[in-house]
Amino acid sequence: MVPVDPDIASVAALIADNSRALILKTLCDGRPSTGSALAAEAGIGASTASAHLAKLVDARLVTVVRAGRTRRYRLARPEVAAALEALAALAAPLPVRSLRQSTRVAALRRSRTCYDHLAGDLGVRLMRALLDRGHLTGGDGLHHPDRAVLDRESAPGTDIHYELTPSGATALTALGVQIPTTRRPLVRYCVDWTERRHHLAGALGAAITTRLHTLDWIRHGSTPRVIHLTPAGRVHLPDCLGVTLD
Amino acid sequence: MVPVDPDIASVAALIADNSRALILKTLCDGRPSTGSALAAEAGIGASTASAHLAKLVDARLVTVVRAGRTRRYRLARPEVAAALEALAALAAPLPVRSLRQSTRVAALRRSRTCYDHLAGDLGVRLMRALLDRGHLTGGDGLHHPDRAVLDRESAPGTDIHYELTPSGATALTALGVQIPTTRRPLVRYCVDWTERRHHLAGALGAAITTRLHTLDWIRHGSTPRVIHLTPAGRVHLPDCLGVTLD
DNA sequence: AGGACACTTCGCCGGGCAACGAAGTTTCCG
DNA sequence: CGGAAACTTCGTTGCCCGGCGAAGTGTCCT
Repeated sequence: MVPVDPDIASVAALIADNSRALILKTLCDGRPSTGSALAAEAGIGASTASAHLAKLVDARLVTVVRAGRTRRYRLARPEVAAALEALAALAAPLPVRSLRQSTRVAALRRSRTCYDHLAGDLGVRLMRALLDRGHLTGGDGLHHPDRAVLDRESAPGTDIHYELTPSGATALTALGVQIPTTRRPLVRYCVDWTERRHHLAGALGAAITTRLHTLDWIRHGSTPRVIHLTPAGRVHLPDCLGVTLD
Repeated sequence: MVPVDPDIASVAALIADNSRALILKTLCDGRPSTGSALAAEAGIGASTASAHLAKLVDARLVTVVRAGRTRRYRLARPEVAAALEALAALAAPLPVRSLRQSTRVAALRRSRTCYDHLAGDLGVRLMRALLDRGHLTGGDGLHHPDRAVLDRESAPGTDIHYELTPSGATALTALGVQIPTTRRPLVRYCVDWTERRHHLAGALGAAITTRLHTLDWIRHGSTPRVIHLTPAGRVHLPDCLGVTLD
């Protein structure tokens, strides 16, 4: 009758609006974005977007920093992305409507960023390559789709476990990847809706992604979250890390 | 502009309604419930509850099995509970309004079930006792509140790790706990909003909870999710497992 | 049978909220 | 110092959806 405990409903209501969901999903990219860009992305007017963003900021899901006459919006904390992923796990896949959409979906399926690391087919291939070369260990062969779904069900706090091996450390260092020493867990996994397999998350996943960007082996696409493999990346990724490509 | 990817917004919309959120939270209990009980719990009429439940079932968040003239509703899959927890992590704590509410909140704070295992103060004490007696190992002392918040942020897929020790296995077996051999992870942890500490989840957490029920050391309260410690439990829990009580 | 019970269906009412456009505010640039 | 760009504020409009009660359907109990 009256709300009790944490007020789940009102948080959910923030995500329940399609425009706000699009905004949040866009921000999952990890990169900050401006109000007008988000408005364009959601296909709504500037004033409407402003109202939405005000609500999101007010609820502490999103933060703003003012940079002159523009403002940069970001996700406030990792939990927000986690909640979005959890909801996505519940959502039934939506039928594709337009061609433009289907190409975009296809691009997302190929490779995209998930908060701050690589996901999609490319992310999964990278993970598999690291396992195959012995750069990563553990997981009990859980890279397979069926099991991936299983342990997705047991999240959060699952005891499935990957670790970076010495060979992996040297290989990545040779590539110029800064092995992080932060408090943030080094190796995590993440299961996504397109591939239903693990890909590399955590501090290491983010570090590798950053490095691939500076090497210009991958590049952000025109639409948010989409990642393109550059010709250089197409050459060097199989060479240096053993990633298989089509 | 148009929905893309999984339709997060519509799933969120299902949770965005306060009555439905109450229903889902009640079902988080783990026990099935009837339509009228859920209606009463949410403080709405039977017809309204019926409409809500129809939507939840239609969206595959909840399942029904007909048992004669009554129907038993359950959460359809663990992901639903996970999504609710993820949203709760985002929700700001709500100010308590009525006295009735505050007593119920206090009861929840003391001890409750979280999906299928013990949470609240009792759940945390149990976890601590298991650690203190060496029945559980690992976690790097992460049972402390500050760190618990930290790794909650890094969920899901965190690499924090607890394990059942041989001494724990014998002690629990002696108590009559069936050590599970299912695929489900044996030991998981779970951080909750009241205590901000770990408590024991996973197959083992569920098994222990079941056993305590059959021993009649704990009992379901009148309101959903609330657990009461029986006099027998108050005597034997400190004795057998080293749980400290006030 | 018949009556109580559990739940669903239907129609109606009312509130909340997203969307827009126009006008105001702040900041940057030439 | 203007004028443009980036957001915000405000007032309006229209729709969606939760709530109820009354009537309908199926099931169990005696």
